[in-house]
Amino acid sequence: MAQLSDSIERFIKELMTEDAHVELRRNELAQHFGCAPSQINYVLATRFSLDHGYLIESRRGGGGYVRIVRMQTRGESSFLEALLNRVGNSVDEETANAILSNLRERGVITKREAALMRAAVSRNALALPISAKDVLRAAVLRNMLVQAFKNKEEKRDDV
Amino acid sequence: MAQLSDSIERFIKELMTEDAHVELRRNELAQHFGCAPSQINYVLATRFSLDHGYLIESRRGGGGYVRIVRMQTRGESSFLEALLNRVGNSVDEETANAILSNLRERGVITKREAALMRAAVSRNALALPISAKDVLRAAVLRNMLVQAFKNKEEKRDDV
DNA sequence: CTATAATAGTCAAAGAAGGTCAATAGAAGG
DNA sequence: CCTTCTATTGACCTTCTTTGACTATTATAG
Repeated sequence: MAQLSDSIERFIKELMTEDAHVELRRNELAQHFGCAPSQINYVLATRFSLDHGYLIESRRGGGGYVRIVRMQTRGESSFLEALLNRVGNSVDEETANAILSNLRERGVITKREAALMRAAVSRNALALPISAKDVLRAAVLRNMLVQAFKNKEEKRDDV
Repeated sequence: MAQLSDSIERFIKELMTEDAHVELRRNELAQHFGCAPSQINYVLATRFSLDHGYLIESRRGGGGYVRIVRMQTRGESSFLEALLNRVGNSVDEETANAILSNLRERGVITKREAALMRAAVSRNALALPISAKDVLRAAVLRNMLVQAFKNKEEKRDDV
């Protein structure tokens, strides 16, 4: 079975193609997938985090719900700024990847570009003592982010 | 006994005659050949390395897999090899940039991609003692080169 | 108000892969 | 034979997923 989590992720994204937010019952969804309710939380935590560009709101008790909101970016430059801020002086691989998939989903970068950027900041590329890795990753990522946004508009003379 | 490793190698190549990539379960394959799972890693390391024109990707945990990707055609892959060789363990910014413009001219990477890659290996991104910079730059660049060549053909499902 | 039912959240443990590395065993030459 | 290179195995490690027990919050019936 190819990943319950992946199916749930796809299912939710499916629901969000129209609207930028969905509201669901955690238990219902779990039931639908025949899994533990906490599985839903796992999916939300690993695929719909803030870094992935989503916001989770929820409420317990009778009539409770879980709302997933795709965050809106107001203005490219402030989005870039927010990202740079988030990255800061040190960032782990997981967060970096989350940011990249977010940019990819938003169409800021292509799939290929995302793959290149991932390659650049992967554990693998940054062959250094672990603590230094995160610092270096941040520097590299920041540089690439700026670049990605800079070229955003001049797409046409590509190739 | 004609080398377990050889059989496994043939088996995998068999699977790859159609498609340029396969995905398999390490444990399953090991079971099929009645050997230790790590044997699979040995085969991959010795017969499906980059030098042999293959790329390995994998994932652990539930639903894990090992994906083997055949890189470009003979000519191209040896071009990649040559580049990787040229980069080696250490490369200065100028050389890196030269390589990138060359790839750009040949249409291996787009203008945008070149810019991103330049950003990743720039002096600026690699904030470290100068001697270490070149080493790091080489590692990052190598990783990105492999990535760039890997995706060369699958341009169509881009965005 | 208060108790209860209906929700959702947390966290740690178990499960399900794959990775590494060093020790051992075999083959191929010299 | 002896050495050296290649294969094989197994013990131990890391990563990702799934579940379950326990906790927290909220609405509603008494």
